[in-house]
Amino acid sequence: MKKTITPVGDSEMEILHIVWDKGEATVAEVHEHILGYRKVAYTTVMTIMKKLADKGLLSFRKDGLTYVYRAEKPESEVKHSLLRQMLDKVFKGSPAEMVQSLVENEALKPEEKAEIEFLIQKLRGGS
Amino acid sequence: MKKTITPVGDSEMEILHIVWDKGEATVAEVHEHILGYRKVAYTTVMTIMKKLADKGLLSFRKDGLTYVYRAEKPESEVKHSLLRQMLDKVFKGSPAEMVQSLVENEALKPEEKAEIEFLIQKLRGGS
DNA sequence: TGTTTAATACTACAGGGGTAGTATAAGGGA
DNA sequence: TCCCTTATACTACCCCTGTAGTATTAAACA
Repeated sequence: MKKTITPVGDSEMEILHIVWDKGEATVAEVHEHILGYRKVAYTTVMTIMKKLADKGLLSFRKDGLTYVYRAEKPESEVKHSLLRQMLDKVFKGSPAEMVQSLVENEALKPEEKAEIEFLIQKLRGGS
Repeated sequence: MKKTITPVGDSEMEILHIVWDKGEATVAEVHEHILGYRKVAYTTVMTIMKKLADKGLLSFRKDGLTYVYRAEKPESEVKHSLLRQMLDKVFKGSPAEMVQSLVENEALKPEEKAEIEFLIQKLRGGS
């Protein structure tokens, strides 16, 4: 199986977030960043970043010896692709059911509620 | 790694949906159902259902030779757990960002819009 | 120019999910 | 009773992700 366009593991996602935030990043920078909150080997980070490049999610340029990575696909596109897969797999493609699961089970902060409400109002206007 | 409570693969999810819908189901029933739209071996279905039972997502009783499976955890709980993981992993725990990705990229049907809007209004009232 | 250092390349392995073949056990019927 | 059918048990294998050790290359410095 595994026909999904972009199956992204947890550690891969973690690294994607870091590269998205930094714009560009070397393995050393990503490694250092992750060491801030958990232990991981330098080569582990390197392996994952290479795999992400193989998948087309990261690209790189050489700066002397060092590979400098950057995101190859827009953050929003990757995130939505994953959301979409989740929507199909878990909620059989029903966005309403997903939102329902969200609002009924998450303890949303007032500002989050406000933001979501705003998004929905915009949606209504655009329909 | 893999500390997540409920990592559920695609085929596992597929089978969970079938069992949720049927209430109770034997391997044969699930197998037959899946054969309706794709080819899969009987023993494959059996293996997956056994693993789901090992994980505590399904339970079973014996009826003669046959194992009759049923869901051990509420559907809503499993679904929300997966939504939650996705929210954390992809959207760094921001529900608003997730909803934004949803409404900006999905072509929502009018009735879905209406349903979501209703959910949000209820949410506002309850805050 | 020889040695240290920084970076990548290569290789390996465990665990999980998906898939399925073969072995075995238990009813049921002739 | 013996064989056929049905259901499970056991085993195996591939691929992917996560993790990391070892080998190699190249730059930089003394």
